[in-house]
Amino acid sequence: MENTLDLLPREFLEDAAECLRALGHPARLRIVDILMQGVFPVGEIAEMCDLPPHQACEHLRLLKAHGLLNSRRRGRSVFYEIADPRLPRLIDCIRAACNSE
Amino acid sequence: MENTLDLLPREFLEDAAECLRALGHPARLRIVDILMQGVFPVGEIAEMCDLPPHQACEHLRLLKAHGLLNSRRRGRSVFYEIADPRLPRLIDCIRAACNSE
DNA sequence: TTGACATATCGTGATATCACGATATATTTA
DNA sequence: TAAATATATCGTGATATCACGATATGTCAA
Repeated sequence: MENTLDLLPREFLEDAAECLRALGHPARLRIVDILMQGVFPVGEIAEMCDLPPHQACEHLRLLKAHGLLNSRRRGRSVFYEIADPRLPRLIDCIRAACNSE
Repeated sequence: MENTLDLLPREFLEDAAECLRALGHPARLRIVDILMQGVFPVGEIAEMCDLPPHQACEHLRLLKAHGLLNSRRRGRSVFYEIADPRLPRLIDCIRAACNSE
């Protein structure tokens, strides 16, 4: 049985899987959902996620460590924003799945 | 600061996160990639994933347990297929990300 | 410089995931 | 029925993730 399938390259699958795992947490999906709609400081993100600030912080750090977010400090606040160009497409896809439920 | 954002419902985020986590493994992404292109028995899937059959089996079971796949036996073989309608859209999105790299 | 505020890190125990070898089940063929 | 084939499950140690409280860092205002 020959293999005529058009398969994604292995290395790419590893990247993609890592990205999906980083997003595989409700709080982190919420964060990305929020940052799709603007740039916000940790405190506001934490509030919108209904999380203590230090937990929002950890999720933000993880997403940033995976290259999905960037941050910049302004005064005492640190603002986070979407960094990975794959995210908008992915979140749109997820929103579409939500709307078709 | 009022919250005028259009956020996805919490319960949906939990579903989506669970789905993403199930997909957050290179072998499981490979499996879904394969099943997007046909219906195959465990043995062939294992070969294409370069995994021992019993490991492919476990990944298939996990995906099925999350409702992402279905299976049906025919003779000694068990054929798996895509069950969740969100998968094609998601995989297309991932393929698009790959092609734009 | 002190205190307050905003964010970040650390240490921890609890739980989940992982890969692997061993074993079990189901189905067909001899 | 016995053996072979194809899948599935179990037990395990190793590693990762999680939530939480405690503590640390960076910045501004008094």
